[in-house]
Amino acid sequence: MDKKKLKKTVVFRGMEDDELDAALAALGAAERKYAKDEVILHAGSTTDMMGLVLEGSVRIESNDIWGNRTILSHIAPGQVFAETYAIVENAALLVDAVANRESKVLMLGIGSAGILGHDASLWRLKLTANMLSISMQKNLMLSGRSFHTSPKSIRGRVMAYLSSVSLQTGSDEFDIPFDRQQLADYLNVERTALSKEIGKMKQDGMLTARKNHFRILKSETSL
Amino acid sequence: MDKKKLKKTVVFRGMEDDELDAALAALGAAERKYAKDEVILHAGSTTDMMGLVLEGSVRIESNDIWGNRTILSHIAPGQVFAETYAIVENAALLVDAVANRESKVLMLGIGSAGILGHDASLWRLKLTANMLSISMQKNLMLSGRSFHTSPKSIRGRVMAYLSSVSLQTGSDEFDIPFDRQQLADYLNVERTALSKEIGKMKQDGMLTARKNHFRILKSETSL
DNA sequence: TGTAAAATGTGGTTATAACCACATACTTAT
DNA sequence: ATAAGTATGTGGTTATAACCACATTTTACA
Repeated sequence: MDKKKLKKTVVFRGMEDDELDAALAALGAAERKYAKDEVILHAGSTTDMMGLVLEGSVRIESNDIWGNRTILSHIAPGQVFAETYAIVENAALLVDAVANRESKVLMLGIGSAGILGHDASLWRLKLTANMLSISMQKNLMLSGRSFHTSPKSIRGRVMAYLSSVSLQTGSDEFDIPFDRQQLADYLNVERTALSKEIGKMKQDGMLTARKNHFRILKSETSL
Repeated sequence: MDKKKLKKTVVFRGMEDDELDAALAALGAAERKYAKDEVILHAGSTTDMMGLVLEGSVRIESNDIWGNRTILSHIAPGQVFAETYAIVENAALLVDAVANRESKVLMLGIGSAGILGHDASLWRLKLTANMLSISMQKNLMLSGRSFHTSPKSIRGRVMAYLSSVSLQTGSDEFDIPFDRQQLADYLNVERTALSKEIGKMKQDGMLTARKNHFRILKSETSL
């Protein structure tokens, strides 16, 4: 295991060599190899270990009861998966973690007695804080997306999304980090329908848009 | 401040009296009163403090640029809000936190130098671990909901949801914790449309359902 | 046990978004 | 500058879900 690289990951960030050693030992770190398409963690099972991808790539996928497969995300080297399931007790995985190609994964036992409890060593605090950072970052993205996709109409979603960007930038004129197709995917709508709706919103005097540059027009009547 | 009660909250759970004192001091804990409908945290701003509701109730709401208001959740005594924004740096609030009625809130400075960094005291470890637990719990709910509402068709959402429940219970026959209206709200669809679709799924031989009791029927052809 | 109230289901209509087939604009490389 | 490729917009059609108005079933309780 390459300590230099490990110390750069979000999980072990900020640790000294000796702390890293202590952490790896306490977590029962085990490097494992998986063949392409080998299942690392099975949906329906529980785990007290999370995975840190060292080489290759891991995909998170769902296979519903009737056999439909959905790929939810790809985990790149340096990133972790299943961390939530490892820490929250009795939470059955809703997804499979599968090696996308031949991959090396570091399995870390952070569940139950892993992180929590016991002594107040510095590595433990750093590790917990790092995990907290990962979790909250994810949280922010998830709640944002949930908020932006909960309106039923395309217009509602566009408004929710643009409002958020406007708040973040503190301005009524801004660039968004998506092209039309990406925005459509993010908002979970069809691209051409999105284009149409944005067109209508322009006509209705709500905004101007050109490519990924938007300007919000607050109608005087809304005061 | 009632220490007995504080020690029962998710935030301070597991702490001894002296640890609680140290934590409260280090976090600059400040009890504040808010009148009904007073805004505690403004959308668009940033905060390094989270709120712990002591008395009353806090609602999280969104007001988009065009003036539409959406109430997203209610925070009860013993629960926290804005914790994500407090910890993730430079994250502008996308929502307002508003006192739902006259309320007492304990503001806790957990941002930046608050939790992370510094010494490895036991209270710090416990607090961080508690926050991690809160965050991951939320995470699990958010990602579940996101997964269940991402299919565009009602049938797709029902399948995604029932698959998850089936995995969690490890059985193809189970009760769900929702009535029809609640399930419709959760899946973000209209109730009668949901009833219709469940009816069709019965006809198509995918499942049987009676009230909140479901049984999944895997068709032989899917093998 | 009868009645009111709540929950669930169903038919019909309408609004909306997906879908398809292109037209137009914008970008890039030669 | 032109051609090819990519991104974006638009019209028309169809599928789907929201919506409305009730019918039916289940539950609560007087």
